[in-house]
Amino acid sequence: MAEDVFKALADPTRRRILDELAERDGQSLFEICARLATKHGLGLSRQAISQHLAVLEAAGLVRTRRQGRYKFHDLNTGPLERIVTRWLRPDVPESAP
Amino acid sequence: MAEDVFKALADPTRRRILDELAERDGQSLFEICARLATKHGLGLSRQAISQHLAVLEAAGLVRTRRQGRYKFHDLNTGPLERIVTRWLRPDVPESAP
DNA sequence: TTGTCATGCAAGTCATCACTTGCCTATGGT
DNA sequence: ACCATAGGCAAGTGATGACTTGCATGACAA
Repeated sequence: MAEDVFKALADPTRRRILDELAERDGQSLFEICARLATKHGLGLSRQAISQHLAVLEAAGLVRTRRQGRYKFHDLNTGPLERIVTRWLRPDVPESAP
Repeated sequence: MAEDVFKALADPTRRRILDELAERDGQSLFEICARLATKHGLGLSRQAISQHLAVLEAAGLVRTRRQGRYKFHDLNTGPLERIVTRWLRPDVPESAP
């Protein structure tokens, strides 16, 4: 649902997480925590990131795959491509001859 | 700022307003109120819509022009085109040969 | 099995946001 | 001048959301 996508993108921390996954796919929860802390100076608890990831997954922006006791997260840009074209002109330039 | 754009898009009512302006540019506050009420069944107060329009204008998604005692609102899709490309591949397909 | 590491669930707190109500300003018609 | 119309400002309320703390679960190693 588009509603979930927009709400997921509303939070700056979640956008940072998407940035991180765009740079390196398949990170675990702790990896994301560490990189957000070191690179962006975000001092958030593990659960905070976990909840953000749950929101992103519910919106379809992040796909997860479990492997043993690890859970890897991958970015999924599918929903992103559809949401904004709603207000851009109905005739998309890509499909034009 | 991208922050303002995402926050502006987070609310369903504001997205409806953008829909309305995308369909017909240059509407006044009361026109938007009326059309939201009749077409979408939204029973919101005038101030509610006014505050939403202020948020949209602060985000650069809506441009306003005063004319007498009327204030007309126009959709501005500029910020929309930039925000999502952040996570789509750095190489934009439009510029590819 | 026992300990440890990676993650999940639940409740509680604090801030932000959407919406309302009431009053005020200003423009235009008569 | 008068009154109605279009819009703005401000404070207050209720709900949603971000974050924390504490405990529980499941997997791997010794």
